[in-house]
Amino acid sequence: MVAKEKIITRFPPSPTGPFHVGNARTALFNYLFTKQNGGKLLFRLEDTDKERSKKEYEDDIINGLKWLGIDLNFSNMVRQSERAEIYKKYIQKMINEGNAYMAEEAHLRSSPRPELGTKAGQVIRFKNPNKKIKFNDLIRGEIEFDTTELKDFVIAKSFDEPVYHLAVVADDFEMGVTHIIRGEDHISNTPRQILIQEAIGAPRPVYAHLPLVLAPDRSKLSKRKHGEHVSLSYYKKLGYLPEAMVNFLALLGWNSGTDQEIFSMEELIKEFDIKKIQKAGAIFNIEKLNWINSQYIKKMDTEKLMELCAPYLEKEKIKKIIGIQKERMNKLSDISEDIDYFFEQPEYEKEKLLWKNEDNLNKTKIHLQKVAELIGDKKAIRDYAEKEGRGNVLWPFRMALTGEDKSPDPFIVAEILGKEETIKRLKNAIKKI
RNA sequence: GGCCCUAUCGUCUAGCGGCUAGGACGUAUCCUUCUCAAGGAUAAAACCAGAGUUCGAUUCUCUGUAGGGUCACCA
Repeated sequence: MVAKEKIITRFPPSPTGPFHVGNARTALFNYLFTKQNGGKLLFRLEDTDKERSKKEYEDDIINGLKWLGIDLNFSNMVRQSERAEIYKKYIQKMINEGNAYMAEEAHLRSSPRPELGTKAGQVIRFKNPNKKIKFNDLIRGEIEFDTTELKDFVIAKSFDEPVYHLAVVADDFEMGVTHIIRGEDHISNTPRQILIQEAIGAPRPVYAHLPLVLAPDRSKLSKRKHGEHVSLSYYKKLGYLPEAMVNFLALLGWNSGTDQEIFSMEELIKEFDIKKIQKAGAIFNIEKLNWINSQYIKKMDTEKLMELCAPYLEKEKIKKIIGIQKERMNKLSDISEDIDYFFEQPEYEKEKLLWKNEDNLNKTKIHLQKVAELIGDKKAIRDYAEKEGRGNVLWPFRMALTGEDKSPDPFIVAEILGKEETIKRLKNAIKKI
């Protein structure tokens, strides 16, 4: 597909929350579409909501985009909060031409604000021509709205405080945006924005509304309902690879029409077809993500994988083990001697569980059962051992955990293994008997 | 509730009037294997409903139903 005129798209997130996976997909689709058409993708921060916009979210979005390999030329990013003059110009123009007017609404004002051009309690409303707006959506075809129900909606809180619709339209116009690819939740905003476009004399861009990314219950993935599962960074933290995430996201609502499931970014840029995008919402299916990710892991160079896995290795556990083993080491390589039981179930004969002069496994069994019950209460176990004979209790306890004649004491080993694993091993020993 | 969007296996989807309705994830079984995972094979699993149009509808039209989105001085 070769465009006669240069295609200009944009990705305008609002830094009012962590980078959302649905938003990441929107960015990806914009990127793929723009790249394959040799166009330009603009990055704009919609931070007109001063209360909710945060620097940390801004960073989260930018880092997420970079992580995915979506390069948006961040040094050229635009902030709406720094463009008040531009919006003011349009507000003025619309008022002058009778397309907007100032209205009194003091009763709706939640908190007093400084004078900003309008008098306190005043707001700027769009003069709705109350007509039908029909637009063509690249994905859905023709959509028609009657704008009457929109009433005279607010376009600015004051001359210096535009509201979303005005800012978006003004920016897209100023920046020469030709294609708007965004989430389906914006469909109902479109007629309002077209009305503003017509009022300021801006050309209408091509629209493409993407189906939503849904939660397993088919509702829109939202921070409120679904917590961290909406955040791209959550998946990054869990160790999903960016290539796999891109691959997965691309397949949510789009497919090549072939049996191919694994796509690199380059392949996606080549194969992507905005017309083949699905109309219905798609559930974010973690099982499929897992599978795709596993495919990338299997293909990855082991050396590289080792590097990536390092942060997930149990540093704390290893540290504890070293702390204990250093008392027994002569040289560094000794660290690897006889510590397998820290990582896996030990193997040993059940007779090993018998303490020196003891010859009754049934008694040992009772001791182990008691210890299993008391796990977590070190003092209680000690008291019990004191009563029954230390060796009678502690030796099988330790053997159950390590399978070794020599090792650190069972309490230390139990602590490193964790309660769950400790109990599991005790039960194993009991079963052996 | 108004307006708008949507509707093929549990999930992601192919299909663009005539197909045994295909693939992938997941699930089950079998093979391989010391175990697990991987891999291989097989299986179960879908056209929301009802009217039209048509020789013929999953496919086109309408209605219903269901789900979703949106109804801010948030974006």
